[in-house]
Parts: sequence; structure tokens; C-alpha cells
Amino acid sequence: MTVNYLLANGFKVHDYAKGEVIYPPDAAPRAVYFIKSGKVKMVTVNAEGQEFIQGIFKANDYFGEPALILNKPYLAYTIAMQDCEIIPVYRDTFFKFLDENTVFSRKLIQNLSERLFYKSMMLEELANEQAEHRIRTLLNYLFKDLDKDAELKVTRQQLADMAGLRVETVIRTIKKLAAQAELKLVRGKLIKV
Amino acid sequence: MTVNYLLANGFKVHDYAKGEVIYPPDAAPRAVYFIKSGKVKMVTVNAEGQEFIQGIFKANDYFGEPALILNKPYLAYTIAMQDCEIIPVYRDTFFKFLDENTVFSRKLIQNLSERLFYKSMMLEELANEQAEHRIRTLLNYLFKDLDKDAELKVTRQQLADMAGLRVETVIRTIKKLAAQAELKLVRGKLIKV
DNA sequence: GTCCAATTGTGACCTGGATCATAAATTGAC
DNA sequence: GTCAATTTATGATCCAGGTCACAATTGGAC
Repeated sequence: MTVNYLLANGFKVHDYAKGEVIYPPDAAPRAVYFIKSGKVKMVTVNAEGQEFIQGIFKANDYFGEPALILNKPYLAYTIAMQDCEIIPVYRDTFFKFLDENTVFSRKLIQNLSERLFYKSMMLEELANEQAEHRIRTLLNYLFKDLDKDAELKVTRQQLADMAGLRVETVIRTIKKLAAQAELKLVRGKLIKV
Repeated sequence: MTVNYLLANGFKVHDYAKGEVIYPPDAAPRAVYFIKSGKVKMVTVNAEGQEFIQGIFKANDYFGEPALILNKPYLAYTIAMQDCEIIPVYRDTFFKFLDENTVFSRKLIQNLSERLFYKSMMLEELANEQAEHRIRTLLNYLFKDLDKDAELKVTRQQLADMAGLRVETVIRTIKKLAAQAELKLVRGKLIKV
């Protein structure tokens, strides 16, 4: 089950505008969402309005399966970070496909395993590490599949919301890391060394 | 694939003494481990020796699949919390079974989804919430499948290592929660209300 | 070019929980 | 029962990063 497969088989595409909520926490899950274009963030928000970015999903990714599979209400908001085209695949269709398709089933298991890895890594950071270490680990992870001199297109606020820190702390720490030549800053942009 | 199935089919059981390391971080995964008896903790440890408990696994649970599936080195230690009997299922056997058995494959997907839920919940707590809220959420989760007046068999230190706090903070906070009647304390034991 | 919104940047002050030190209670082994 | 090890408990101090208050840059829209 891929975006191309879904398009070829006449699944409907739904447009979401930048900032639109695809689903809120506590809603009952009805579908898995495949992204044809755009980017979404999955965020939990506490009583004070403080956001934490649980994950970011881009074209050809899908999201929302864990809640559907467990039939538990969502924990997080999922919000379009830009205009998005998204294909919902409803419960029965998804489960039928899952049962009939070993390859997809195996891919899903891999995908869930990857997300667990990321979350385990971040839990260790949030539980045990100081701001500088957290940001270094996070930047490392995000720089991973970029080339030298490429720009990491992420704001300080987004990094703060991924690392459980405040934007001022991220700004100060990034300047420090840049001074230690762990990355380059070109007019505020984060450049991989 | 269950412990009973493995026993009935002649899989070897390996004994681990309390405190023994089943695998350390950075080791290459070779198997999935099924627990016949005992309890294990999965912990990451930072440079200062500070532990974080990523998860606890008990009889009939299995652990170690994500690393095996992604073929990435382990992130965490897995350590026997008491004397344990554990059945390792090696790579090829596990994958063969996974491909041939839709029911188990579906169960694994559910299992991974549950772990993701727990980690998402804890990430939100560690990123955004204060000590009291963290401990309340964690206790809630652990009390979930206990009856009223049952004892939660977990030390303050273990709670601290799950919540990213220090044992003194957990002790002080639990007294506070007990004073607010959110739980009972009977000679230091945590009793569900 | 001008304007405006978003983002980055900085200083000063404050606080929750870490740290350190030490004691009391509980549990298990013998 | 005694003894040692583990766990719980408490008080005093400290500090990383949160908070608040502005200022400076940057990037788009027109």
C-alpha cells in the first residue's frame, strides 16, 4: 500500500490547508492517512499550551495507524505544516490489505520499529541529558541524510518543541555549537559541516 | 509464536541470574527473546551512569525485535530484574515465522503500537510536565490493571528511572500525592485507592 | 523600494528539582 | 532473635534552563 497504489486504485484525495487540524487528541480513529504531498506534524499540547512534536511526516509517509490498530483515542493533534494532499484509508480497507499483503505488513513492522527507535532515543535524552547534549543528538539525527553545506530547514522553535526546551535555550545552544564548529550558521540558517 | 508454542517445539531455555545482562547497547541483534519466567528491564544509561527505564518485560512478553528487524545495534541494556528463564528465537526462525503467520504478525503490530503509545505518553510528560504531573501520569498507568487496595510493587528508584527524576523528588512527590488521597501509603508501600 | 510578520538574538532574574549529606525504617538472610 | 543491605525519608544548598522583556534580522507580499 503506497500513495501511488492508492491513486491508481481511485482512492479519494483530501486537501488540507496549512495549519488545518487533520485530527485532534481524544478523537476516535477511523483511518490511516497517506500523504500525497505536503508535511504534517504530530504534536501533543499540555494544559499551558506548550507543544511537543512527537513526529513529522512527509510525502509518501503515513500516520495514525497505532491508534487505529489499538482502537484507542488519539493522543496528539496532527496538523498540516503546509498545504497538503492526504489520502485517508478507512479501517476495514486498511485491515483487509494488511492481512492479505505480507510485504506491506512487514514494511509496517519496520516502520513502527523505526519510530520506536526515535522515541527511545529522545526519551533517553529528555530523561537524562542536558540541553546541549539533547540538541546535539537531535541535530545529528536531522542532519543524518543531508549533504555537507546543505541547509537544515527547521526553525529554532521546532527544535525546541522536539527537544522539550524553550526557543531561547535552543538559540543560545546553537550559537555555542556553531562556535565549536559542530555546524555553520549563515544568516541564521543551520548548515551542515 | 508464544512461550508455550516454543516449549512444545523444543526451543532451548536459557537461565539468567538476577542482575545479569542479556544484551548491552551497541551489540548486534541476533534474536528475539521470549520470557518464560522472571522479569527484565530495558535501560539506557548516560555517561554519568544515570539510568532510564525504557520498558519492563515480564513472563510471556518478548523483547528485542525492533533492533533485529531494523538490523541496528541495540540502544539499551536488557537486564534480568530477578532470576529469569528466557527463550531466544534466532533471526531466520523469527522472520520465517513472521512471514508465514498472519496472526502473529498482526499481534506484533499491536504490540509495537502499544509500546509507541507508552513512549509517546512519556515523551509528552518528560518534555512538558513537572514532577508531580509526571508521577501522577505514571502511577495512573501502572495502577491501571490493579484492584483497589492492591500494592504496586515498584520502588521509588524505579519510578524515578521511568520518569526522568531523582529518587528524592519521587519520595517527596508521592508523600504529597498521598496527602491529597491520590494513593495510600502503608509502611512505605504504594496502595491503590 | 516599503511594510509586516516571523524568526533570531540578548540580557536579567527566578525557580523546580538536582545534589549532597545524613538518618530512619524495612526486608531478607542467618 | 541479630545484622547488613536496601529502601524510604528529610533538610539545606545550588544551578540549568525557564521566564520575561525587548531588540535586531530576515523574508515575503505588494
